[in-house]
Amino acid sequence: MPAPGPNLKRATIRDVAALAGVSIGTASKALNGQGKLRAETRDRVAAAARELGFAPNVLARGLLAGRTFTVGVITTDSFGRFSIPVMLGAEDALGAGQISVFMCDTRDEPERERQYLDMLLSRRVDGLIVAGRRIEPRPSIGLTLGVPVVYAMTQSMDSDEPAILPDDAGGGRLAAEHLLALGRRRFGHITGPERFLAARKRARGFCDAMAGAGLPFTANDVLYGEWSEAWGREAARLVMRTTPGVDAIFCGSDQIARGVSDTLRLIGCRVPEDIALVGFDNWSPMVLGADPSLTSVDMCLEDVGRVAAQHLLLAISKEPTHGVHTVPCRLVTRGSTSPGTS
Amino acid sequence: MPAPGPNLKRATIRDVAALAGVSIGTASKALNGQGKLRAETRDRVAAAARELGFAPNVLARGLLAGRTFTVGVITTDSFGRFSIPVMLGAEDALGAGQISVFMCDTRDEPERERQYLDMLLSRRVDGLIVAGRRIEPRPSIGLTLGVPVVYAMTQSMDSDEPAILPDDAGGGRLAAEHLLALGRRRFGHITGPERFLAARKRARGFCDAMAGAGLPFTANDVLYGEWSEAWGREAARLVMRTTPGVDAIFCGSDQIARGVSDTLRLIGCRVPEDIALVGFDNWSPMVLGADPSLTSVDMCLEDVGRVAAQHLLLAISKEPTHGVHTVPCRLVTRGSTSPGTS
DNA sequence: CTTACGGAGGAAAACGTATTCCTAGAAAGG
DNA sequence: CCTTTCTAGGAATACGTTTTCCTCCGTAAG
Repeated sequence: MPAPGPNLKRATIRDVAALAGVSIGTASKALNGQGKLRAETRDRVAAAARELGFAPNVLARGLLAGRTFTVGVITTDSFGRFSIPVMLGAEDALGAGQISVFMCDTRDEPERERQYLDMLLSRRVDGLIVAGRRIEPRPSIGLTLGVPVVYAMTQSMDSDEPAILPDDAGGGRLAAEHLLALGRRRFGHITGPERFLAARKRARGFCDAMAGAGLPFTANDVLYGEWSEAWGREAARLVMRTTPGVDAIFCGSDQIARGVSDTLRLIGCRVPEDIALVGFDNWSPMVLGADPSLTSVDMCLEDVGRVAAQHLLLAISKEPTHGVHTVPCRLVTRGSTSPGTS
Repeated sequence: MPAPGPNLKRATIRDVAALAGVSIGTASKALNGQGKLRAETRDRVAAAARELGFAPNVLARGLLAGRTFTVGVITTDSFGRFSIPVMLGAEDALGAGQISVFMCDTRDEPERERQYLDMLLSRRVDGLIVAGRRIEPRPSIGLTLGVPVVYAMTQSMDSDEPAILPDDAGGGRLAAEHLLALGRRRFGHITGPERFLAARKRARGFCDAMAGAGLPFTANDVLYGEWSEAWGREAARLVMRTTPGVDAIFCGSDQIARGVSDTLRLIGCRVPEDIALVGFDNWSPMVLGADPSLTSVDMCLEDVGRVAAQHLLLAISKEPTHGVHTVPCRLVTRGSTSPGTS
């Protein structure tokens, strides 16, 4: 592994050229496969580069090319549960194109957002991904930045800027179809606060599927509350009281499902024999820690990030997209709906 | 908010100079408060810059300065529970110095690590933070990179490169002291696999404090197992069987504590009245979701990141540090040891 | 009136790379 | 032998800054 000494400056193309006995321009051409050069010369330059451990200075290259091969990801989620997979997916798709990522966490403070935005612009990022922890529309980060922007797990209220969202309604539908396929017929749906768009969408998808199957579960039967285990514990008792014969409960989050699971065990109700349970998020520590482990809807957030990155790459190459695009969810089956599984 | 049109190139200092009717050099001096200039000229340049929404191109500046005001953070943790706070803290400390962060997730694959390392080096980062998900020593990322490196939440086996670690032993001691102060006298300690250095350190701290208080809890009494809720559930039964009169259990992670809590409730044991419970990690969704909520040791990972950043800044300014530095933990008291709290 | 000095700002170099244009030499054709 | 045509590689420019050095002008001192 060729490497510069600890205190030596890194080799530049000038050093390579000197060692190979050619001019700077020739060295550049040799390394990039451009121009007309003898094969022998190309090899000589390549050898010199290898010997010196030369790697081109991306800054200098960017200065010339007018772009930096860099994008910024701004999240309001404190790198939390939702942003992380999105960023991972985005980084994955961008990294393949040799693009690096500046990650910025605004902690949901507008002042920090402005500050990070300035920083990214003065670093001349080629594009921007704005990620959120809720899918609710947010104020646009700026319509005239001179840089393409894609929203992921959130959307802009001010325009038709491109946004990538998980298909929450589809997720609700998936849960419903799975429970129906198991032969369940009497349902409960416990979820987060009604003001959350995601909660409403999941509920709508669930209700639509029910209606499609000719079952009487309607929007009025949805129990809106909090995104917490405590609410899950409380709501489970409520469901057991108000819905005799209930044999399946769909929860708007894994945490709620954990709470429900707790209560059911305490009151001697078996999962999944008596009641099948489906969560949402497929959040490993939650679903695997539960007993039995939780069947859950996965939003495929990495895909959301990957798709957002693809749209951004398109926009960077002057083929911008517009409006909302959704990414399908998938259902992961575990013990809480299928006795066979762990 | 001054901004360039959507398709306009961003303003350069050349534009600013032209608008202000001065030379490029003068404009630069005016904006940076250098040289001898009339106040009126300074103002004129500042006004022009404001009007054009000028922000200096950090790349160009960096090219000249020989540094990029950029550092790389490489993690093996898939941006997981441990790395995230560390990175947040690091970003915090570095952002104040106008330094931006490239975050890279190796997914624990050596090949990816090499690839990211090459990328960061060709981007000429000023320094590198290597973060891990375990504190175990790992192979050095490279001793002759020509760039300062600091390890956070991990350490290098090949040298005395600086490393910042949480004080796991101190955390174990904190837990012990808290339980002793509550008057508890008969203890259990359930933790992860013995091969984990962190598990052994926490246990050692706990045992030392016990010995200091003259209690007979020794290294032999530690129950090593898995970092899972399932192990917590299992081990709790074991402790109840083998340690009659036990009135306090210290767990090596919050997940284990959740499992213990579950079992205790099922067998009709009250927390904290009969048994006080202390977890480790202070991981919000776990400690707050539990019933009662969990007292837990917080490793202050953001501080670990912050301190790592400070050491890196020192190294960048040619005052490198060496060896392992620890950051103290803190205990957060909640319902599982104190009936008053929720 | 001449010289020295100080203030204000301009000119130019430098950072590392890619690219465009140009030149020198060789080969080929007349 | 002279001219044309390639070919291989060199020279120069540009990218956007910062900084060093230099020049010009006005004023004060001798």
